[in-house]
Amino acid sequence: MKSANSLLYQRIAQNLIDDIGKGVWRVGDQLPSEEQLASRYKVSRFTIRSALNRIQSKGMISRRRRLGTTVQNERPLETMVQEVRTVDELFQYPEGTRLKVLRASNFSTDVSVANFLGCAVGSKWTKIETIRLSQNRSPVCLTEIYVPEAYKSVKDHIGKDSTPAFKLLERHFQVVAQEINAEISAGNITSARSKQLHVEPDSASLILIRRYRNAAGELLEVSTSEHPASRFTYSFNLNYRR
Amino acid sequence: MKSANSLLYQRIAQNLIDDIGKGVWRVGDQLPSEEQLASRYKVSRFTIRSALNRIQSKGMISRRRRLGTTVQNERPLETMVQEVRTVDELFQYPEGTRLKVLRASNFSTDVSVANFLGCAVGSKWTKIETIRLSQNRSPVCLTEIYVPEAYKSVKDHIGKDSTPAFKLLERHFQVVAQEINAEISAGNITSARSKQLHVEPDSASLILIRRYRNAAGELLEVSTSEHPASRFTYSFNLNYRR
DNA sequence: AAGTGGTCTAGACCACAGG
DNA sequence: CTGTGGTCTAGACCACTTC
Repeated sequence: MKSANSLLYQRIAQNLIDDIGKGVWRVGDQLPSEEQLASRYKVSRFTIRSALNRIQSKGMISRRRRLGTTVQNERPLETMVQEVRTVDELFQYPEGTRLKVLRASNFSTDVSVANFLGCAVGSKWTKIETIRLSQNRSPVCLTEIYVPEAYKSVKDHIGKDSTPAFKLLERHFQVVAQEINAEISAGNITSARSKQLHVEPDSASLILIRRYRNAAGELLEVSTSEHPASRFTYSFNLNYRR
Repeated sequence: MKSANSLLYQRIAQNLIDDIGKGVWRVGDQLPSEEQLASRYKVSRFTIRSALNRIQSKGMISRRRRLGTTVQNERPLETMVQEVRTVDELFQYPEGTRLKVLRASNFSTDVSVANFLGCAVGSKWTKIETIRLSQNRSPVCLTEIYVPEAYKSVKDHIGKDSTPAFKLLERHFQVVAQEINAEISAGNITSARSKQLHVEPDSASLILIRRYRNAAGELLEVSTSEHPASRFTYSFNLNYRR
């Protein structure tokens, strides 16, 4: 193996990456077995596996028993990663703010609501209308929480502490949120809502929609939050993995 | 070791995780060396290392030569991850849209601008004003791109194709963007800008600010984009790693 | 049945960071 | 110098999946 200095498995990994880039193996091709690579490079299978781990972590190969190692991409995937270590970081509401339940109601989804929620038409849901208040009792945002009617009773737990509603679902029902989808858009606050938020009617707002799904992809909760433009900015960081 | 069925290193990892949770080892404590753990569990050091890898991937321990293995957290870090596989996913502008340069100007940062950009007061920057147009030439958003004056000439490359400005910086100057910070807020479109965007003055808008930094944390570019509320929604997914 | 990757053993030497 | 984790060897058996 060429130049010394670096580590064996790193050099072998780079060598294989280069080969894939040069088209020695193309996407869909199968790499030689670990045993064959070991004898080809005159190293142990352990070292080959370390090299393949490295290549796999770059998204270039997949490995399956019996099927072998298959090329997935010609070049390392350039992935940007946002890591959110705590739920608070995702929600970004300062400590001390509280959610207060205003109203709860049941309904059957019609076409437009089903489309908005991303669920089947005619399923039974509960809508929980809430307002988030800061420590000095001034309104931060209006939040509507939609849950399947089976989870209706979460409303009695909301506002007791700062636990997000989907965590309450996990605690009180046997469900686990696996994926969250967020949509951010701008809008204008309706007259009725502007009074609750203490702003001018029709003033600009930032709207966050969050959809929570379990591992099977089933909807657990949808929430919409409307913030007066001046009171909220959503911020996040992304890092390149190179 | 308790119940069979699962794999050796997984059971050992779970055992150690439980011990840490029970307070057998506390945050800051040093775990026994790999050698000691191997003899304690009567397995090879390889198996112990597999178990420790697993625990490390959960953010519970750090490992350093000579210093040993140190407990970092009492419980597995519940991390949410957003992966953006391509730059396009981050920008989310449909294909066919183009950036058109309107104007470029140099300036020295005063206090307020330096604060907004997140750079030193008095440094020299270039502001490139652009508009993004859809295929049918209707305006999508107004984008202002700020770069250190040394990179001023990027303006001649913007709009030639759909490459984002920070990628152009990487191509034409010896810099690499490592981290992107994004801020999303709502606002109102000023009268002058509303004409360019073909909307009513003072109507609601979604504003995206992106800051690009190299590995040393130095600012490479800051861009602000203002979108009429009806024309843009920012959407992303987060997944739990359990 | 056969061949692949996944797990595991029992060693060895090296690189790094304290004392 | 010493002890730690990091790398590496040369084997072995197992689990899975396709034939």
